[in-house]
Amino acid sequence: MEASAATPANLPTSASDYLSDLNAQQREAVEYGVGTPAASPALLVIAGAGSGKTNTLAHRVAHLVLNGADPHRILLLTFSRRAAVEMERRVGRVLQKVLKLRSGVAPSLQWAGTFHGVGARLLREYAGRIGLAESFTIHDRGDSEDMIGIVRHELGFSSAQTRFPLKGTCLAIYSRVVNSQAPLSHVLQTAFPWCSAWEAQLKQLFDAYVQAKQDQHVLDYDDLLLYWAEMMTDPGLAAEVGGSFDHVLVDEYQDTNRLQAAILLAMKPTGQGLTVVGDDAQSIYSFRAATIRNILDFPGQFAEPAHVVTLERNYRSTQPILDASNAVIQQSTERYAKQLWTDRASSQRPLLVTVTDDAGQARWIADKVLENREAGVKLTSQAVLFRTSSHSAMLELELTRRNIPFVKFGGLKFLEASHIKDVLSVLRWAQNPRGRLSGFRVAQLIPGIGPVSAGRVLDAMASAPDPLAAMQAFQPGSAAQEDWRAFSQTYEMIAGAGASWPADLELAIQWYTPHLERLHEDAAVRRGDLDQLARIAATYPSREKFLTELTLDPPDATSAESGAPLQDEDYMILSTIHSAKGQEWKVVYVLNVVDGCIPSDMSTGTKEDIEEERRLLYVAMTRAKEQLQLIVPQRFYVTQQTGMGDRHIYGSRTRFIPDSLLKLFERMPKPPQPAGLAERGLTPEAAKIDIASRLRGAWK
DNA sequence: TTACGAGCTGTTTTT
DNA sequence: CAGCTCGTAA
Repeated sequence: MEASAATPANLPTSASDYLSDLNAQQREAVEYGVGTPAASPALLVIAGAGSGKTNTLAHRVAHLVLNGADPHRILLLTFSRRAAVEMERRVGRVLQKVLKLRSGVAPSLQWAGTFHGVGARLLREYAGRIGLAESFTIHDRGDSEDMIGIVRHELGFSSAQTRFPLKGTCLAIYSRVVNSQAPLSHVLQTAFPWCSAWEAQLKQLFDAYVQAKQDQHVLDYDDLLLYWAEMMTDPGLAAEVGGSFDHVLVDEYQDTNRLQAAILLAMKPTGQGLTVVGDDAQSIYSFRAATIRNILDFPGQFAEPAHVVTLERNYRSTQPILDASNAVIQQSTERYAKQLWTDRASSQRPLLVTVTDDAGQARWIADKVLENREAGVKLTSQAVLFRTSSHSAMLELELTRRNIPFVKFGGLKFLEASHIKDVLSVLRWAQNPRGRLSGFRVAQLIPGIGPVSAGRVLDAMASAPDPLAAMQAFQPGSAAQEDWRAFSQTYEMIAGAGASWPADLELAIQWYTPHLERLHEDAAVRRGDLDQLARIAATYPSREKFLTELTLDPPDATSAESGAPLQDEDYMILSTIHSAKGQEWKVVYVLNVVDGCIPSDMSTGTKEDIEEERRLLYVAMTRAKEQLQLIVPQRFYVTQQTGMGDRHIYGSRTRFIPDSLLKLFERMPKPPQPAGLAERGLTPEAAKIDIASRLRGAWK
């Protein structure tokens, strides 16, 4: 490994040249504890929006490596897969620069990824020792919902009269219990009060759900953390796993939950070697049980309290944008006090734009986007952010009408389309013959096979020593026999030893194509998605890797809806605020800055909910580098109404921008001047002429 | 047992 | 609109 050549002795005399671009606080965060012989407590970096957080963390990792740390023994946990890739790239760049290496030979990190991704990898490695089948498959949210839906039905909770919580809600409750490590009753009271009557039944449901997952060798997202955390309660394993990493660094720590904190604490009980970075003001994932307490309470978790470094200098936005953002977040109650500042002066205050309605909002943005582009701001440097995916519907229409290309992040995913799920289910079933869910789905694609027959095959396969033989021996109704034979042949080829990757997928698609044409009107479009899937598949080395990584890192922009802009084409970004985390654009437009949207009227319950919505607005505002426009429609249509309904509500500006903050914004259109005459130096008397009598006089 | 149509109801954000 | 349940016909 190249890193062994990187002992401090080999460094140029100006060894820390690469640190000279950093400011004092960043440098403190990078150098803390490095090269000191004594053990040092954990490090907490409070990094304000745009304060060079990623850069600082990347430099710290590089600095560790340059001072002798083994990159194989560094664990870097990020929030998203995308962030992990970006971080690796930056670390590599610093190392290359310092070591003057040609590209591609810099030491690379072996353990960089999300909690879930790293969990999956560790669990596969340790599967044998914790009683887990090595071939386990991972369910994404849709799969997990379907599974809990089946269990829900089997337990008789699904009749229309009882109005038991829907499968999605059931899973959300379960997930929350797991991730928050809180009792069910507490979760119901605080987060799902309308379901609290069902506590006993839910308990029963979750018990059966856990059983089903274990029977079928399936893990859901939460299990990846839960099994990891459980594994760490064994002192021997904890020492082994924790001991295999000298340094553990966590990004976006404000969006971790109790379970993740427990894992970290078990990995590094003394805090030695542990670095967490985050911004309490940007904690926006409490619906995933993330708790701001993790970061607020972090310093006190260890015998020796963590060292805290705060980054307040902002390199992203102009001062007027920061002034407005700071003012919004300052109304918040509990936080690490910090005040972002920059030397990027500007005379342009953020815009607060009032428009009549949704359509006016869409027109305004389309106009401004084109205006900005004329002025030299590329479309890719402009983004539209919104609270809820559906808020952008009207805008999408307008952009399409005007031929402005865009890509949308968040909202409906590629993987959620039924035809994609169908094909993936074939592969999953081949991968894990005991996974009933995929089998249940695939079998029913065959005409003449419904839930009952599908159940029978699966039972037969589950109890047989050779599942494949059981499948081939199965006799469905006469209508389905032919198709069934064709399918089991395909299945044999995919599951069999002779199969190779990605030829497996081609086989599955080949088998599926006639069904696709039978089931869907728009088969041609969907066929295109399958080709896309095949292209993605070709980049993975094996079926197992493909299936695992695809569920942990789904492609995040939909191609179908947005017409797949080519790579080099200029296109603008539409994104939910949640998906916009960590990103920045020259120009940012925020939709529906109205009470009912931000804060969403779904979450006006507790004070904490409102605080989170405030942070959401703060995150949206701090994405802007040069120009920020908040749009306030005076009325907007209620979504999810039947037919061509005209239901709308009159919105008022969000409560997070009270009158006292208006001076920080430029208002469009200019607010009416009630004292217009006086301002022009006229008195009402001087302006007054008796038109009425003149008009009467004209007819005299 | 499967297939299909009528009728009802529904909290947003994502690994 | 979409997802779910239930009733009816083959």
